[in-house]
Amino acid sequence: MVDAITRSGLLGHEVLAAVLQVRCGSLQVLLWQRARAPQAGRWALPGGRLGEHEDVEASIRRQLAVKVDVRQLAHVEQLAVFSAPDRVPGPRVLATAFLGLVPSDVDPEVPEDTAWHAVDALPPAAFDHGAIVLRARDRLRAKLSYTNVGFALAPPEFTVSALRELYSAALGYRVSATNLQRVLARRGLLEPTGDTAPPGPSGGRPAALFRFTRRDMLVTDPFAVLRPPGGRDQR
Amino acid sequence: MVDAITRSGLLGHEVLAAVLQVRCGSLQVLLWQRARAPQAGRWALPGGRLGEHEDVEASIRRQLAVKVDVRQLAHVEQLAVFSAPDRVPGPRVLATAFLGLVPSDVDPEVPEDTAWHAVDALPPAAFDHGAIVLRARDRLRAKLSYTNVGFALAPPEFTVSALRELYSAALGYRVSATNLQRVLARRGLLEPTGDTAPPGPSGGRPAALFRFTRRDMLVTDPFAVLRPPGGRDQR
DNA sequence: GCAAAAGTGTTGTGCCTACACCCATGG
DNA sequence: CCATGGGTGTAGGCACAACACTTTTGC
Repeated sequence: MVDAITRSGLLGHEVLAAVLQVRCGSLQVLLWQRARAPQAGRWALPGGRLGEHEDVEASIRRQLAVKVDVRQLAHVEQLAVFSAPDRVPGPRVLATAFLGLVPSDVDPEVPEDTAWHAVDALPPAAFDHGAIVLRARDRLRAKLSYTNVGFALAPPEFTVSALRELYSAALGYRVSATNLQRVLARRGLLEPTGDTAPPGPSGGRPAALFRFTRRDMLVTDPFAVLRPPGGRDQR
Repeated sequence: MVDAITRSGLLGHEVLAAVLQVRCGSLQVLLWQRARAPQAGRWALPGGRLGEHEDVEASIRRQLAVKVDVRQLAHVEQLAVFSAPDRVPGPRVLATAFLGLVPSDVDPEVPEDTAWHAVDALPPAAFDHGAIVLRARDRLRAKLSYTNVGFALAPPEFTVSALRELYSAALGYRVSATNLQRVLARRGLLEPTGDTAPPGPSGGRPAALFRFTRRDMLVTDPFAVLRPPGGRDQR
């Protein structure tokens, strides 16, 4: 029977997501610990089988909502299909991997076996899930530069220093608040709310609050080079 | 029986490729015309069912070699999974879509029903294949700017003007030979072979021949902005 | 007044485009 | 020697990083 199915060319298909969030000053990913073989004890990405009447993105959104209570995904995007014939033991299963981003102000109520882990200090990962997390991290880092994905890491309103912390954690290096503000302002991505945040206990000037002008993904720096000639408003 | 399979969670999976090449001064894609229903007469991407013991990239390479004689792919990369439940009539089939690039000096012997079409004047496309072609085109255009993918469109040796034609066709706008050469040279992607190409019948200075220093994909302009501080050799 | 934090002004640099100019060949 | 196409020199602009400086608060 298994052979009949294999020969029929039909395959299992699962969807998996590397859900990233900046928590406690570091970029973290949501993983659950496998209780049973295979790979008991190892940490895996949330996800599951693709349902009959949904496409892959709908599926991963549904499963994240149901299984780990993640409903506040500010951004979801496909990473790649992982298809090595032996990527999981037993009957073959392909996986469509996603990057999911959660704003830093929400804290989903995750199940017992589920926890956040810093992407730069991953615990032993199940199957090919470690590679998926790294792909997700690299994709996020790249897109922080040439798109407005930052909105998906940030709360609705924030100070520039708070945003700086988010970018620094995600990129893995110190970002200057001054220049961050200027880059985003130059691109028209930031707008002041008019309010200010109260200063800390040690004083200091109150910080202005900002929000992103758009909360959908947008490529803001389309071509690094080889721009079209006479590049007036063509970008 | 069909229902039993459906409920089992098993799915058909195919691989499809938008094979792009610059031909006659325009960016073209390889398509075959469907003879039979569904969608008879419409043009489809080459590809087919994923085999048992191969991953998706091996599969698309194999199928392109066997079915349309494309063996000279200088670059292959995944685009995305297309998974709308009704993307094809009948039992559900997911598709992993690829971008494939063929250097302009090769001309595969394609079958009778297969032909090259300008990506900017596509004939009626089958299923969701039109969208896949556009994704492939956009991906190529983006990567021409910040990677060295140009090598995959170019023959082993070429003049700067020939390369300019290729970039212009792929990008859809006139690229300056002067600046193209400088950008690629600055990045260390181009090296002179030492030879020159004979001038045309109307004379002119003989053009120096160049080759790409590497023929594997390489990101040459990693972050457009938000560079790490003290950006000496960190890129 | 002083420390702390936010925000602005300014300078310098490197990458890129555009364009002028020089070079090598065929007729 | 002139037309044709290839290659180089140079000037200007823009985006960015870095850092000095000003502003606004708490104590």
